[in-house]
Amino acid sequence: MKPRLSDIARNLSVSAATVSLALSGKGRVSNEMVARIKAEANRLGYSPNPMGKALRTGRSQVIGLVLPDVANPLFPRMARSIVMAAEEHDFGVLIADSHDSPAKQNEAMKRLVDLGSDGIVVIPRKGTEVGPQPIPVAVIDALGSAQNVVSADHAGGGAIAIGHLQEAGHRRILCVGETRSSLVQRTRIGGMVGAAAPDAQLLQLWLEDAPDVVGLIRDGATAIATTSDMIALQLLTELGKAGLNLPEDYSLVGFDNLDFAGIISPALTTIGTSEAEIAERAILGLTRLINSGAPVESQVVPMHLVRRVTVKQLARRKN
Amino acid sequence: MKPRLSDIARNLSVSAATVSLALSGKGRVSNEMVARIKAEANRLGYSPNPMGKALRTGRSQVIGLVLPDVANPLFPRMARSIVMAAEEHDFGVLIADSHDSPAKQNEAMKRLVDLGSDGIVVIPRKGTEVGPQPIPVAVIDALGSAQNVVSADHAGGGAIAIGHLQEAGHRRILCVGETRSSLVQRTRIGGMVGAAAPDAQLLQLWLEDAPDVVGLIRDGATAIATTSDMIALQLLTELGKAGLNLPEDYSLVGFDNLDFAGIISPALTTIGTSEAEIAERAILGLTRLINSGAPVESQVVPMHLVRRVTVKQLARRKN
DNA sequence: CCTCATAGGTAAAACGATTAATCTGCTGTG
DNA sequence: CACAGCAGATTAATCGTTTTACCTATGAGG
Repeated sequence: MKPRLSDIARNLSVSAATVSLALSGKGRVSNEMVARIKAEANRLGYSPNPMGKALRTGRSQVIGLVLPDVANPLFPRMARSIVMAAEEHDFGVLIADSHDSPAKQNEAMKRLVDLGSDGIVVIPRKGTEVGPQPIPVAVIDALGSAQNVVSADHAGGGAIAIGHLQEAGHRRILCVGETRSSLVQRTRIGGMVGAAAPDAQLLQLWLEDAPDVVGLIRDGATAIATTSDMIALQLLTELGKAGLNLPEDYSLVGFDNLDFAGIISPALTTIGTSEAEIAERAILGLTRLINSGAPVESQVVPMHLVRRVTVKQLARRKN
Repeated sequence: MKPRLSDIARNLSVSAATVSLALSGKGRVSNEMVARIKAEANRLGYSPNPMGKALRTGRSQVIGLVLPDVANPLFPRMARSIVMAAEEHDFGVLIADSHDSPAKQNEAMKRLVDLGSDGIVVIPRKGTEVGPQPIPVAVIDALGSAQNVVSADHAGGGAIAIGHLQEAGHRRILCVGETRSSLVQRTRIGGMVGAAAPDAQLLQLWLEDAPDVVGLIRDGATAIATTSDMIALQLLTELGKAGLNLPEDYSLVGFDNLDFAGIISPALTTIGTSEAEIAERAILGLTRLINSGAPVESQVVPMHLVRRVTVKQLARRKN
């Protein structure tokens, strides 16, 4: 059905080797021959059989992607960025699902290996460790792991959020995360706290403790920094029901710049990640690992403020 | 590095053929031999080289997935369901990105073919046609296409939304979609309108026309049915700013049951799809296409009401 | 005792590409 | 003229599996 290398060879009465060499530009083939071969390849719509090639070269040109935390709302954008970056480097992307079970994360990786991946990119689930693998692995956002290749600067992002609020004059700020079990969230909150001005009061809150946010705002807190737009949305709607409105009654900053952040009203100020850059570096690191085996040093990519309208400038007060 | 079939054969002083036959249970191999071979395979941690196998059998056990419309918020759940269903059938999933460009949709498919997929699942972008492909294709939600294998019952979902509102006593209902260019959205709205009670007044609205929803509610419309939770969220926050609250001042139903629907306050009543069932049928259809080549007939899977709190029962009025 | 079926196993040919090693004419040079 | 050197092409091995066709005992039946 599909044309093979040998079809081109036969049509042109040359050997298969010549065709292969000509198409890859590797051996010594005359310019004229190369032209004729390329023309014929084109005419037939030839594209190399990936299995034949993979079998011989030992490379499938496919990498695996494991995103065990399906609740992670960055999933689509991250996946997309990884696919695009992989494509730049001529790799396809196989995706695996670990059924939301941390235990099955390594099982998913095994499946990818058995399917023939040349390497794997993982964004591990909260509190999960990635075991050693028979093929190269690049881990994203595993803040402490040796296999880590690139992370977003979550602490820096937290600092940006708090810095922005403080510049607007806020001093009593609620820092709210969802669960302590997420290292990423803890790191974001850590960055927030570390950026506190000397005269500021930051209060750490976790949704899993069901804190009384409404009460705290009524008691004089003027701003909320969250570790996720999802939390921000939840608070925004809850406080709204309690008659507290944005940005008059309090200021709010989210995290991750999710799809709805710019759509809701008022539009949510948030901290954005450069998924494209993270993906690019992860893939770059992974391809290096695949090709040379040399370990790559882990990198941190900065986050940035997405300034919209949920942060209000407070009237300047005298010291 | 990794053990091969021939390693097992050598260790046991049998031929590679015997090992292959024993592991696949195909030829005539004595029970004892089978046991010994399986034991040795286990001991070595053998798993067959996918390229060798694929080259010989002509099947890579990989299918491609194309989700060109990255804006589609169902992306993560759909992808996940497809991967799980594929896994059931022993297939891996390669994903492709068409850079949000309809023109590149077919280019993405070509890439998947060149990577060696045995078949492709596509959820096409609004208003896009899937061209003929050299390998089997199963299209999801291409309402009119011949290659369509399964669709959600968008019209039925629309009918459910309106039915639910009407049961709660609503008669003046706004049906709001985002853009007319989406066939799915048009179909949902169509289903809504078709389900209108004789004494009901349904008004079709498109966000691309920037309609005055606040005004219409003030003028007496009591409910809004949207074609997406995203639209519902946008309206919810906008009307909230205008002092219109849920569910006292109006009722609202979304579509798709996105992640945030249950998190916001008040929790959004919406129409949910059974992604798992759609995925299962798509994969089933595709595997049949791959194995037998026999065309499969297209199926429709129902949607369902996710009852939360944004729809209020109106006081019963006399006729 | 000869024939023959059968169980259990093996040899060898694919699948489609890559690539090291080799072959074949030339041309230019001493 | 002989030969080194080289460009341009080819031969053949190889990657790991599957599978068809064939081989060889062994035991049964006549």
